[in-house]
Amino acid sequence: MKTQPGTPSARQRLLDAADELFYLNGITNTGVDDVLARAGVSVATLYAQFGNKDGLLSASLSRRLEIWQEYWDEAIRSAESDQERLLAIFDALELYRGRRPDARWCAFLSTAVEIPDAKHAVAALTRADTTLLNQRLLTLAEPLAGAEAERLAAAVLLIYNGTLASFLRGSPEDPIAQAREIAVLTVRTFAE
Amino acid sequence: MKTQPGTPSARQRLLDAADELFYLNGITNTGVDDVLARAGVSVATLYAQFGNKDGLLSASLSRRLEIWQEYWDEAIRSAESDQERLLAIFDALELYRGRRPDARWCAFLSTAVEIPDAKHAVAALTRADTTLLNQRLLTLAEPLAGAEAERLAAAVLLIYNGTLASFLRGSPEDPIAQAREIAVLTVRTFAE
DNA sequence: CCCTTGCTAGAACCATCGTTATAGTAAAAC
DNA sequence: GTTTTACTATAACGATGGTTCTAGCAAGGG
Repeated sequence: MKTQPGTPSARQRLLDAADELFYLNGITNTGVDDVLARAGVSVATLYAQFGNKDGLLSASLSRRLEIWQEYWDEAIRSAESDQERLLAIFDALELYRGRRPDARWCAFLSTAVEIPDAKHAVAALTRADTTLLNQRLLTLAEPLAGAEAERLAAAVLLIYNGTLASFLRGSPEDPIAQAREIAVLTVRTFAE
Repeated sequence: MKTQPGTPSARQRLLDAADELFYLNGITNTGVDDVLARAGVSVATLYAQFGNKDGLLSASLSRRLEIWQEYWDEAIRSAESDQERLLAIFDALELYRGRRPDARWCAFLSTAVEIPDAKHAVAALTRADTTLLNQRLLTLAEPLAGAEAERLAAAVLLIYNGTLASFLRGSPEDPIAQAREIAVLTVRTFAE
């Protein structure tokens, strides 16, 4: 086994490379060879680890999902009021942007465009992203909106989606700050 | 010239087919052959009319841009107050959805994902969509928000993008109605 | 020492896809 | 009646891309 302490395993490097290329240049747009070149890994290893390109994509999205959950939870923990906790998803975005300023955003949105087939294995993961986020929002909205928590959560989710889409379109403004402003307004009308 | 009164020209049929396939299944996902089959047109005609696949895509997006401008203007004309005029883009969405319920939405958002290269001829069109929309919003926001018109217009644009992204993700709720609610709240705080 | 594990290198295969080329048809224009 | 115009049908070319195959190396475990 090549356990050189400095370099991560081939599997890790493949996932990292896929992460950067798939959601920067598009999934169908980046060839398997591109991923291999960036990861510095041979073809055989990729197919041994992931079966095929779809397998790599699935694994990459699964990892993204976990990473985002960590970002969310971290942001929620740092917040100090009910309202701040509900709006923590925007802090999570900010956090992520700070660490990866080159990101073109959101992997799951891109995937939804490129893999329209609902039966595709990957489609379930893009839905899972929305579902998991929605669950968190629902819990956090309850102390603020009570019986109307569902509506409030849905509204925040829409604003969140707007942020992602604005990034994707290359909005010149700062969508996160804008979204936060709008979200605050929305929350207030529910809280009253 | 084959000017059979019933059937539209081959060029029209190609544009229609491209419209339906590109933004339903993805651009790179739909082959030239798929477009040809759907349009009932031969290969030579496509290349005579549009040069290549990119040409067809460009023409298709240009037409979309014009069509959406008409939808916007129609909705704006039907509105009867300053606020209603600003929110008319959501009526335009509703109008469009009524006529094309199968749409997976938004051509320009999809294109932004699939053609990340900013120098690509098509990238200018996706930016044009945002620009044109923003200009309209800015004009309509002024009687409501005065000096803060720019911020209000940006906010409405973000909510609009959120609607499109929610559709793309297959939101179970009705994003248009939600977006309208949120937009009303936002407008009110500016109008006060 | 051998065997397994985790990899690499490089070539080859096959399908798909954008594009071009050849040849031909039906109807409008003149 | 000849020439354009607006097409069609079919085949082929060239490149790319996902996938598979063969062969081999280096290191740790038993």
